[in-house]
Amino acid sequence: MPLNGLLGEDAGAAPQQVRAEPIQQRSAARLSGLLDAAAAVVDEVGFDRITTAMIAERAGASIGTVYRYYPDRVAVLHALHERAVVRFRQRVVDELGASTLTTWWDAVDCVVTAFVGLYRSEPGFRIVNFDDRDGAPAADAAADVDFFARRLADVLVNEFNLPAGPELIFRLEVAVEMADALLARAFHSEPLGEERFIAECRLVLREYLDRYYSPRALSLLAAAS
Amino acid sequence: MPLNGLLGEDAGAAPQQVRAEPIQQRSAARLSGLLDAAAAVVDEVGFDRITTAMIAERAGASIGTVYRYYPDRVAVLHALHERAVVRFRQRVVDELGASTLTTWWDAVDCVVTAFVGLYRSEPGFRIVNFDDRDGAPAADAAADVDFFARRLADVLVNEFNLPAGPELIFRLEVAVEMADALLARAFHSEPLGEERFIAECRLVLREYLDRYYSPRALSLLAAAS
DNA sequence: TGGTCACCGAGTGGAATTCAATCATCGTGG
DNA sequence: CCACGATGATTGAATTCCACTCGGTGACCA
Repeated sequence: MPLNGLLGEDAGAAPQQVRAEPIQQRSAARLSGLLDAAAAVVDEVGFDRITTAMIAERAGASIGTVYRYYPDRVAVLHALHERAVVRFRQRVVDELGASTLTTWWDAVDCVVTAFVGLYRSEPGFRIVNFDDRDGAPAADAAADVDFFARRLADVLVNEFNLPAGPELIFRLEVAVEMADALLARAFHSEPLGEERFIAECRLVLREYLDRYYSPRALSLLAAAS
Repeated sequence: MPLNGLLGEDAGAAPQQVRAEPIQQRSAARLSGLLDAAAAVVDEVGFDRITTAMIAERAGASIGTVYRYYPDRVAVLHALHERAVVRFRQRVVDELGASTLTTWWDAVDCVVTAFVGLYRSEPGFRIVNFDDRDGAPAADAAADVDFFARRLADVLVNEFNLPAGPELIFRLEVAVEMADALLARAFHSEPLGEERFIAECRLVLREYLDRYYSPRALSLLAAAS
């Protein structure tokens, strides 16, 4: 049941930064086409060199069409980021469903595998590292991490009986920040990712969480209470 | 001797991205004044909303003056980044000198303290997270991390007899990436930094490195060879 | 006083964004 | 089944904003 709780309460709802809901059929294709184009451009020039003209041309649309759907350039990046996050959560759910999970560690491992897989296969996935440092409190990288940590905590509590509570959420936040950093580094220059950083990421996560949630630590905790 | 090796071989040399060496006296003040202004603006609007006009106005100069010293907008950011890195290294050296170091852990702790201290006191210090995602292979965040990891490795090898080698450097790179991420998160919204993330950062670093370099691990390593 | 050094800020060009005109699609009445 | 108006969708020239240039002017020095 909570396995796909990761998808979030608003999964499927249109992102709020789009200007106009598509009414007609073709618009939906336009919208995702624009994002596909943006993703391709992101892979080519990086997400700060991107121009609205590049996106429009790549999508076979005109400048005006971009602005019909998005209020400005960074809104497109936000939307692309959001789509990447949604696809990541979906992939985690798929991965979790496809694996036989015996301990919480298997679940954490799946998360890493999903992330790495998307880095390799999803065009423009590096957009997940996009953080708009302006006043907007929404669409904040920390909020994404926080949300994901809470959902993952639910899964680990319900499936593997980890003790629920703010400590678990906090530790998962820490774990996610570390994994983000190490995997970003792994893919910094190598398109397929430097394996040493990926492996070290898994190791670090396991060691960090094992400190509190290994069978031994848990039984000690149980004995103490 | 290697304690201030952290400063780097080119410490003191003018950054190469400055257009004209200041000849007259007042120019030096202008140059650092421009960077101070840029730092202030970075704190106000973040380093992607910054405009050359803002920098010039804040520094009491004109647009042209900015371009007299820096070839373009990102060069200013690079220079500010560079200054922050240099000050960080200087602070680490100061901190190392002022503390009584009994184990390598004390040195690592000093590094964290220096970083946190600068985040709190140095205007615009968040520029350390600035990464120019374009073709320029120099001025690369990963290169900074790599360079710093090597220097820190030298210190730990010479002062605390840690075993030299690529493993040490790699592990320090990993440690630096993790610390960067956790401290950036600590200061993401709180100007003074969320203490829980700072404390957890120290803990994580210690646990991670202890796995290989605790006295026990080292003696096991020595016995095996 | 002539020769640099510094500085200024209007001007240029390119990219972001707007908007009035045009095209496409849909629902509806004939 | 076919006009045909209403509304959605698209266009791209015009506008605005901002990085960056450059010729002119004052400041320092010898």
